Amino acid sequence: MNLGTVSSGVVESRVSTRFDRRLARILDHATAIFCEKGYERASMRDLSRACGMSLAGLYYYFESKQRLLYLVERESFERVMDLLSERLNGVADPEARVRVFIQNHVEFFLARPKVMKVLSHEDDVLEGELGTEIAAIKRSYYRACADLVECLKLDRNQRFNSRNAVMALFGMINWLYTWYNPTVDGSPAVLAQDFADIFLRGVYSGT
Amino acid sequence: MNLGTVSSGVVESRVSTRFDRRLARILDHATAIFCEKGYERASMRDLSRACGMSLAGLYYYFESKQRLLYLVERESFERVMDLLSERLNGVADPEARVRVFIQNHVEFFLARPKVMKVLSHEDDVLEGELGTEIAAIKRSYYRACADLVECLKLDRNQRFNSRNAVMALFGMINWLYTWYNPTVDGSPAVLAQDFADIFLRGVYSGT
Amino acid sequence: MNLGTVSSGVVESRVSTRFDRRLARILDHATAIFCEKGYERASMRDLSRACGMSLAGLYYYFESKQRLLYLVERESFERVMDLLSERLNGVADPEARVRVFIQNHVEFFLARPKVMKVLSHEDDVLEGELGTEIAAIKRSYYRACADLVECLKLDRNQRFNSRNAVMALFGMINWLYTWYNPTVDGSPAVLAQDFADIFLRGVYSGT
Amino acid sequence: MNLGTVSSGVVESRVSTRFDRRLARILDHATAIFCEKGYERASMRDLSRACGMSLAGLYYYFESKQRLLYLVERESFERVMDLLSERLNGVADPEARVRVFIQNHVEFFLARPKVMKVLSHEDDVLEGELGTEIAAIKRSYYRACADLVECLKLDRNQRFNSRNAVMALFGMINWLYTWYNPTVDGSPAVLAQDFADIFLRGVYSGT
DNA sequence: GATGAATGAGAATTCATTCAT
DNA sequence: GATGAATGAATTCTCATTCAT
Repeated sequence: MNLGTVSSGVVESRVSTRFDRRLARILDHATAIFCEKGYERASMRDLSRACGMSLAGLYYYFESKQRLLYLVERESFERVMDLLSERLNGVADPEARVRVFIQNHVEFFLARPKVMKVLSHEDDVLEGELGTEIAAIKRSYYRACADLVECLKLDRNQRFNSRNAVMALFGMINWLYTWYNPTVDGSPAVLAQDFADIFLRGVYSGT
Repeated sequence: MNLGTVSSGVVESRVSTRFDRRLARILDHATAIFCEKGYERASMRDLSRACGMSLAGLYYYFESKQRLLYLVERESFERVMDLLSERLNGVADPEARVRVFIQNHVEFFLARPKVMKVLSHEDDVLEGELGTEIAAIKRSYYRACADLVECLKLDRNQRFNSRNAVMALFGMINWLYTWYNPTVDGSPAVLAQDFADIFLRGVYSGT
Repeated sequence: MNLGTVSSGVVESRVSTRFDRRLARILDHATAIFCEKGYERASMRDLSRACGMSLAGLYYYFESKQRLLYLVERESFERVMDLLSERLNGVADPEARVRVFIQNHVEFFLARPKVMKVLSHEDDVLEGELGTEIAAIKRSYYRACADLVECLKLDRNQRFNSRNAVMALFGMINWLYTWYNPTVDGSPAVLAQDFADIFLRGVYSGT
Repeated sequence: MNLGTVSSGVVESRVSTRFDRRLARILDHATAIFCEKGYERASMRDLSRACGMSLAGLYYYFESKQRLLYLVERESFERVMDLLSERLNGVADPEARVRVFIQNHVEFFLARPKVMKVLSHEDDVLEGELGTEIAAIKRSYYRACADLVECLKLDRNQRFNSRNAVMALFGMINWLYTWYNPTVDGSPAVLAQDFADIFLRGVYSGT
């Protein structure tokens, strides 16, 4: 599966039924609206207007507003994580692997700025099972990063506080949605490198 | 103004009328509720319950829910900024000055975790004049930090991308609200140092 | 028409087309659902789920939800009434005839507890022509009973208030749906006899 | 407490605040609407129209439509039961006591035909705690009647099936709401006597 | 015969806010 | 200073029904 070629659609798959395609379109609109107004302020009416579909018609495609957010979030997380393991494949050097993580995250989400904001900003809103499931996915994404950092630490014989370091890194990359402007800020690749440099030099203690 | 002696109240001033003191109490409750449920989901009823005051009674102290958030945000920003300039006073070394900024921010907001979340999370919600005003304050806080970093860069003769660096720093410290747990994570002072180390080493390029 | 051989289906007839048979199955499901949730709360979606048929497919068999209830009600009423006249055939004694009515009603509906509830409970809901028609059928069922009681009254030279008596009787037998429990309450036959005894002794005034 | 003088209001008490009085008015309208259209078909809009109050204004007086029905039902049940024990006071003869029960029920509810219908017809609709509570009240009303009948049975040395008898009685009196017409049917007192005669003669077996 | 997709109308409920008192 | 009572507008979601295929 070559995810690299997929640029903007939230949902995509080799065989997509008409239902899937329409749902995907709705999810795209939903992402845009959740991004613009925030999940809570975004109303189903707003979405209905954006989709050019009746309010009731929307509900043919999913059962609730919460489920809508869930679908947006799950889809994206699975996508970055798939892409990450693919890119990590064959990269052995611990430092290089951390760089791959940062690059992957920054490039993926800078290509989908709206999703990025929704994921970063609407962290807590899902309740019940849906919330639990998303929380689990997020945890495993965090774990993946933490493991890479841990390996690096061992490899380089460093003694920095891992949790603080990983959280600092997540801070850098998750805060992106609040300020990145494609017209004034550099290319995603360059930015990723800047972040990687700051992080890596940052955690290495002298000697 | 000696902010160091003020421990918990959001609003305080040398001469505080009874009105001011009651408003301050309301703002504290509002902060707690905005933190817990998010601004949009928090209802005036929730606040009324928390304050033990009637819904209508609340409106004697402020004009609208938006204004409430505005007051909470403005107050806190003014406080960190005042505290910052006070602490910067007499510190000359550019690196030390950046460290002071980080320490001030981390310590101030870790002492007020609820305010920290509200400020970081409810960034966009204010509209109109209120929004413009808060945006201006935030910009000046950003500017203060950016200036410190710029001085450091000149002083050390570095060539990192300033905006990226400053934004990486803000990412670290603003993301704190999502993960910091006083019982498992170190003291604010230690954490601030960790962050400062990561940032400073991070932006210095070798040689 | 020999109704005695028909055990459970709501709708059945000597020559039943495939259409009739499928409609009958739908009516059975509809009866169950109307019984369980009440007509108003029961949704066409519930029915569609129960039938394993699409919502739209259902409408091939009837025009509207109201018509569905109408069919359920009409069918059952016609069945009890047919069965009644059959059983009354050859019974001459006025008291025995009243006993036959009670037995017939109790046994018929205790064999179809769901129908019993729907008929007793969803009395008013049909509007327009459909409502008028069902009302007419109910009236003729009431009339049949009232006539039997009237004959008995004349035969025994009694002077009880007929309407009150008949309504008391209908009360007993229509209220059954709210309490009858096959595992704790006696057989329908015994229950019918109890009711008949209470009613008959009840209306006879001494001497 | 002299409940005999209270004729129609659903809620009343010696000291009734303005809130109570307005709530009572709403409950009266609600009773009328639930009676006319059934609980499920009755909409809060219907009630709002009937009360001449805004939809939102209604909710100042109770928290949900279910609670509204609960209040109507509880109030009435408590009233009949209070009235019953009052009237039973000083009546020793077991048969007389059963007559008092029937008279009390018939007269109370024939004076409040709308409440009667709501209570008889909307039996199952309340869910959760509200439903449990109402079910408990109904059970205790049933128990009261069953106890009276049991005493009578012992006193007269009869052997009829008590449950069937009591249920037959409840059938008679609860079915009333479907047919009683004050202009053609006799006075409540006479009707109650008719019912009592039917029931008492009905359960006594000869000799 | 049957269905996927869609809809207008309406459901209960909540919201921030106001105003006479 | 503070509140009880009220409201218009909006919320999410469900309903019976339809129609092209």
